[in-house]
Amino acid sequence: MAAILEAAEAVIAEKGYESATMAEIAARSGTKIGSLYRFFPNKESLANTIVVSALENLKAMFDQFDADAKALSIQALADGLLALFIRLFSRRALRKLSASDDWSIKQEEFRNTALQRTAKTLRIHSSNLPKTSAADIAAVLLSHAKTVATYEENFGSAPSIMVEFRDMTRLYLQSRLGTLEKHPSPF
Amino acid sequence: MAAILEAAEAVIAEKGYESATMAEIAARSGTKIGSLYRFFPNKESLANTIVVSALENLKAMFDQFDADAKALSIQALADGLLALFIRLFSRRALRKLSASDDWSIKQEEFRNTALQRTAKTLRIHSSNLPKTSAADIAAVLLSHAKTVATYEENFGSAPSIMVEFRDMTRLYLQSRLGTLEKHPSPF
Amino acid sequence: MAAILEAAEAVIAEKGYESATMAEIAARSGTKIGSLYRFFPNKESLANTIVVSALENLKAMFDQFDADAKALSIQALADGLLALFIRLFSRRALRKLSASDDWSIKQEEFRNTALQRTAKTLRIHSSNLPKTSAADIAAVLLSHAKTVATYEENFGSAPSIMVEFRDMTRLYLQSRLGTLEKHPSPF
Amino acid sequence: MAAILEAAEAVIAEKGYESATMAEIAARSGTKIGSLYRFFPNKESLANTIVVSALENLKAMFDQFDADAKALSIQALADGLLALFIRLFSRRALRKLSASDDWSIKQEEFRNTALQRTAKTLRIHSSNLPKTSAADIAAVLLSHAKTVATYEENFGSAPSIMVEFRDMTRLYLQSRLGTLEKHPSPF
DNA sequence: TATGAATGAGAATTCATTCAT
DNA sequence: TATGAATGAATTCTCATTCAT
Repeated sequence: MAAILEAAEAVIAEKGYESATMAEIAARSGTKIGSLYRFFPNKESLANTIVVSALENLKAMFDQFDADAKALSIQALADGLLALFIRLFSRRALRKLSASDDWSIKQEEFRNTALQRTAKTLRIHSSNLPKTSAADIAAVLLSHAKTVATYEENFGSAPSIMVEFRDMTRLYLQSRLGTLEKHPSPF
Repeated sequence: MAAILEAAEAVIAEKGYESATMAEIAARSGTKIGSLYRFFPNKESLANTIVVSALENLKAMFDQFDADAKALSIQALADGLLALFIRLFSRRALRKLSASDDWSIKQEEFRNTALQRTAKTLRIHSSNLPKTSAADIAAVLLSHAKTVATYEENFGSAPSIMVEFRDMTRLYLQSRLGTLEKHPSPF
Repeated sequence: MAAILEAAEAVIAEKGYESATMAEIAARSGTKIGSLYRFFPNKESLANTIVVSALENLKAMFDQFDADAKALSIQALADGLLALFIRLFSRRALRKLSASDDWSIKQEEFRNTALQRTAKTLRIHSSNLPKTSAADIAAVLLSHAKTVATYEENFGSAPSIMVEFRDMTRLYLQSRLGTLEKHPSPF
Repeated sequence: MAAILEAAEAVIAEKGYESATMAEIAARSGTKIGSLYRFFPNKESLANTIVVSALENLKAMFDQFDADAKALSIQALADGLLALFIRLFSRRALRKLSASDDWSIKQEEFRNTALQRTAKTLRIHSSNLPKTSAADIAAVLLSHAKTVATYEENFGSAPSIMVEFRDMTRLYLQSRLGTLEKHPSPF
């Protein structure tokens, strides 16, 4: 079953959800098509399982990241978040899936969780960041990071370009978080 | 034939390339399937024609934009380029196509032209920007702008988010172009 | 297309709806499966078309029968109705279909029309038959006639048995219609 | 094993033979599919067992009914036989099976036994009924009763309709048995 | 003896493309 | 030149049955 998921992820990564065929997934995982359907009742459930696994990934990554988020400089925060998302989206199948035409509930959930966790992390770091601002910034960061991850994969990670993306993220976060008073005076 | 292209673009925009059927394109354009194949020998050629038309769009937009680019402030340059790309990518079919799994030569050409024209515009504005830097910045801007255009369409253009994206672009360009001496002293 | 319908009716008659395969219908009609789906978008639509054609059959038969129904003796009425239904249900596919597990709207319509037309014919013959009685008798006759038609086909029409069924129908109708005053006295 | 049969009967009753799956039968009976095949080597054997069990039912019912058949009025005989068959066919799976497209030997046997036992009962009641007549009448009664049982289940037992069916049976039997001399004169 | 994973032959359905008229 | 019927490979999904453990 792990083999099936691996194969599914590989095939979807290569061809995209629509063009990935159950037959190829079965073949590549060493199973026969009948067995594939034993574990996953249909094609969508395969996709969902991948998304759910990525969702767990996401949560684990954020749990770990949040532990130290408070102490980070804004630059380190930007770099860290970007790296986190790049790692998360390095699973190409995940990006293919979220670009697909059929959105499942799981994909919705993934996106919402990613937004919420990012917003939460931002407010862990900058406790006086208004909630609505956090949500907006999170939306921008998520889109941006997905772009970067896609770029890295499609066009090779020319180091100079990755520096550009990293700096762009830093500049943006600096501008959004840099002016907040860290310890608002009680007066 | 214009009707066919219009229909094709509409159907691809709605359903994506893979799910768009020649039958529906024919029906929606008022043509018959036989005639459709008279003009376009296969499905891919339809997609290519759309891309080529977008490519012409792109060139025209840049020609116009470049005319005044020199005089623009960095902010205005950032806003202008972002707006240009958003307009360009507002053709949803184009984004669907460039996210598709089968990349044609035309799509490659579209991307390369977009990169080159952006780089060129940047160097029109900042004549002393090194070519390699221009290429890098162009790559970032192009990816970024596509992201913004996609965001606008998928999640509605919450004005606050669009402001974030705009500012992000401004900040980035400011950082890259702001420190260049506009007219390097001859000494 | 007539060939397809003929083939479909033959295959369904032989194997029943569930066991009839589109492949066999295509093969037996001389078409290829692709063409079959050109005319009938799915299996159910094939079944529906058969039912609709039987429905038209039914209406035409009743139209003709009703023309002379008034003048018939009760016996002749019984014989005539039975013969009508036997002819109608001699299309074995129709019976297989109405015994199937998936009932379509068309089948519902067929049944309702058969009931209504039978009831109407009864009241044409016996004008003072209450509507509710007519409906009940129609329900009985329809079920009974389908049984007879099925019997005839499954077990061969041993003439002696068919006489039994015919007499049974006569006896029943006689009992239900025989005591009605044809021309109720005005007093 | 009783549980399996019960489950099989329930599933076949609901979905019909073709659409009933071994997996669901196993699940609903609390068995595992492997065990199911331990008791019943294939799907058909399940169906056969159901038919055989109904056959035993049938025999038991007739044994009991025959004990008092001699003394019954014709009306009581008609009512009794109809009730017997309705009870027998109230097992919907049995009707589904006998309407199925694949007829097994067991189903043949069931039908033949039903015919023979009905004929025998008729001759118990009316000792001077010729054998061939008894066979014919039995065939009619069996078909008729199955119709009634089916009707009752599919369309609800509107009491008025059931009265019609009962009367129809009475009239028919009366006509067939009523004129026989009960005790043929020895002269 | 009990289990339940594995199998694989079909089933329905879709669609790009061709070509005779 | 225009049409649209014909094609058939490809795709998703099902299920009775087997057999190693």
